Amino acid sequence: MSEPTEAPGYDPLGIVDKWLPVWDDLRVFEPIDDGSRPRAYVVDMFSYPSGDLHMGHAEAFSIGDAVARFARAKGNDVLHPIGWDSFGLPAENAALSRGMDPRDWTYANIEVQAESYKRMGMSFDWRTRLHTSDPEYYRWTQWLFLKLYEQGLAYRKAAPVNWCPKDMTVLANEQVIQGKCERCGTEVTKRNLTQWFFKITDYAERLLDDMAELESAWPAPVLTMQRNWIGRSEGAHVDFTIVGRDEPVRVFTTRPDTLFGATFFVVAADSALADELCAPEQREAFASYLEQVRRSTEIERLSEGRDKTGVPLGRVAINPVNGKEIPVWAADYVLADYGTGAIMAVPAHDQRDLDFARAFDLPVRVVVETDGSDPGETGVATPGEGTIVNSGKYDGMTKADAIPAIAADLQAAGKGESAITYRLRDWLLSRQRYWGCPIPIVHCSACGEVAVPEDQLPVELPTEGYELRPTSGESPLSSAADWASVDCPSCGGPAMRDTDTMDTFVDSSWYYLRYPSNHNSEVAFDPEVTKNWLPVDEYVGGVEHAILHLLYSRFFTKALYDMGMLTFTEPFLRLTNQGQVIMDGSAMSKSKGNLVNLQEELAKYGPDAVRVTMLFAGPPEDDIDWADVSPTGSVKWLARVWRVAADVAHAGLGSDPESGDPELRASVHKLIADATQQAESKRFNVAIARLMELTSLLRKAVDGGALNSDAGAAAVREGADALAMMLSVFAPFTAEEAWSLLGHEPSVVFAGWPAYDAALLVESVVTCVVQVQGKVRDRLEVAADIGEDELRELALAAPGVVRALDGREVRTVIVRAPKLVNVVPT
RNA sequence: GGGGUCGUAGCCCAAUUGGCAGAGGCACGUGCCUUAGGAGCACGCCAGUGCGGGUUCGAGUCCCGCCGACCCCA
Repeated sequence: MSEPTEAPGYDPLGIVDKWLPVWDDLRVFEPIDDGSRPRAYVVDMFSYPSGDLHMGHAEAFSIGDAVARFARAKGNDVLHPIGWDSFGLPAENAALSRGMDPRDWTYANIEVQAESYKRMGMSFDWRTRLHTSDPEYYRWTQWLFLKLYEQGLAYRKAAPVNWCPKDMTVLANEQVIQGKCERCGTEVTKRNLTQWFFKITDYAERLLDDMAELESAWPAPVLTMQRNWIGRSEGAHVDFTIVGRDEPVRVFTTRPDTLFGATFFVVAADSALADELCAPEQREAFASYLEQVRRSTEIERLSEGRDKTGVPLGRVAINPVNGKEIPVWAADYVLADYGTGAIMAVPAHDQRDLDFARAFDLPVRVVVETDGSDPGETGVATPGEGTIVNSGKYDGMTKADAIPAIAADLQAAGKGESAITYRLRDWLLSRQRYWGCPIPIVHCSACGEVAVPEDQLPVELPTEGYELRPTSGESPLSSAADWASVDCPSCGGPAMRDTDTMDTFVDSSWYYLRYPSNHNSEVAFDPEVTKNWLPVDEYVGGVEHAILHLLYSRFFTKALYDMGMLTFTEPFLRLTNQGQVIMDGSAMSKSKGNLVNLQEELAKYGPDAVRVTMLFAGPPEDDIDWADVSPTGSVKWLARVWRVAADVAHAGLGSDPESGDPELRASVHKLIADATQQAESKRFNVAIARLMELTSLLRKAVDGGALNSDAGAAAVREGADALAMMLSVFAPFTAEEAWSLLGHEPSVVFAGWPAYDAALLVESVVTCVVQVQGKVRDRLEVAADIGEDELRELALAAPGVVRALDGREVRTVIVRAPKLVNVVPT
């Protein structure tokens, strides 16, 4: 009714072009960094430049930007950086299929993504912009490698590694999913190669223990996943003598209490130990079995249900507790690189051992009496609690008592000790790839491994003379002969560069340290700057990084702390996981294709509506099915906000909020209070619902003529100002436009978050619910500060209560003044 | 197979953490406004919380079992 006739209307795309340059000029998103406000460091997990941004990026960054903008609005000096995880295999694949230089492909995509981020109104400080593939960045990745190397935390060893025959590269265990290559789905095989590792296992205990600090600040599922991944198990090391071998063979068991039940001994078929132990007469059988094992995948080998395979090695081991001779077998259900590659087999109490025993007719000996059943008969192992039997002096003990007792006796006899092991294995970081960070090591025939001196960093990638995919399966860098051959930094003699590059997880495990020191060419991260900004206050990203990226980052942080270069031991104080965007129930991803195109959605609805849709769809961690949500609805709401602001603009400026209509103000302040609380808990969907309510409230007030009175206009203006301020966290362009319509100078970002007056939230009269036996029977309007006794009397006299009681006597009355009374009859 | 998360109107989601099941949105319907409406404004319709037990004065919320979905580890 008060719509201005010549109103141009809400223009969701026009406001993008209108306000972006203004924000640039005002440097709205650069922190002051003078210590005058509490600093907040809000980091989104950076993106891989595989083309333009997609719906998943839009969701993640809408959430991260809301976190950053809310922190800024609440008065923090916020650093919200942006960068690219720009090394990696897809750039090489694109280069191979299109004949482009990986650089050109990568940096072209980065430019496209950067432009998209800008047009979405992300509140980044662009001075932090970094790319892990820049020599200015990876110089420091190499430096970091050398620091870890100096500490003995980076080392080389020959090991059976996962090998992808299609990508012709080794893979980390984490990149093998269900026995297949994470990227191309090819079945992974094993190969023996000399590889670089980071000794993350040294930090297993601390990675586990320090999670106590993250409790309730990180999503609980992430902590659980990390704990399971580290996989601490308590038990004992036990030394088994092998007849005819000088050194005993050490095994780990979580069940030393079942040692008397060990009836055979198993060595991983593909281990060096198996090869060594194999008796001459078994050599032929063993060799053919080994061939078979090498063709199977790890997942097949470990499955419980699978038929067990193996060959006897023709040797015997001595059980250290009772001196019994037990046969030594080679089998594939024991893994060479796990533990010591050998186990004692207790078929009665371990299902896989039992399956093996039954397959090869080996004895089953019960040593823990559980439910009376005989695993040898039933084929079902009994791993549970029980009484120790058939175990000499330990008979009659419980499992819990027997474990330390046996471990102590083993130690006294020099045949073992209590031990803790971890599932976590060292981090294999070598990659036979071109597009990655070169490993700054030179191999000299005279000096061996020589670290490239720091002043010679970065070791830059060759730009020519290399084969992207040498058919030999060697690293592409080895094909760049001119690049690879260097003088030894130590002796000056002829030497070869290490031709592997680093896993891209190395690049991404420390980028949050680099951002605030981005332009510093002297150090990786400036101590003073780092002290000001780190650790990260809020880290936002997908749960798919729950284990690897986060574990590696935590490891780096602890290692750097131990070197005295950081003052904190955990990099991310708080973590928020956002969900995925799906369409009609199926995921949108690199492999399945983007079912909804982000650019089309942005063109149709504008960035603000897309952001609001992402945030309003549900809590951040929930997946969003784009078919279930309504960007149209978001546009409609934003247009409503715009119209309210336009209408209020006509009423002029200058009213004192204090003079506003009390009833309307109370409603406004209640909504601000609730929206504040919701935003603080990152329940942005609920916060936006409150903003919608506020919009409707103002709409009604305006349509009801509130602007015609001073008191009404003051209250409406106060509400409209607050709405624009809060909206800037979720829909920055519309908020800026509304703020401008309301007669304020840009930027609304500087206006902060509206305060609310707690005094206005206090209600003098409240509705009290009166229940009889938990069912609502009446309602009373009572004073908010009513006393319990008075309320009880009122409730008992309430007509609805009298009717419901129907003459029955009252047993108890529960009074929760002033909101509820529950009358319990006899 | 083990561990975890979650099931609330036709749909997406709220619910002061044990206290009136409904805040917001989508869809749908009705009315008003309008040259027109796929715009705007107003009003309305819709569930007793996956199923079965238990604890409690009181359970969507806590406990046990089942069903289903998703995630992690095998």
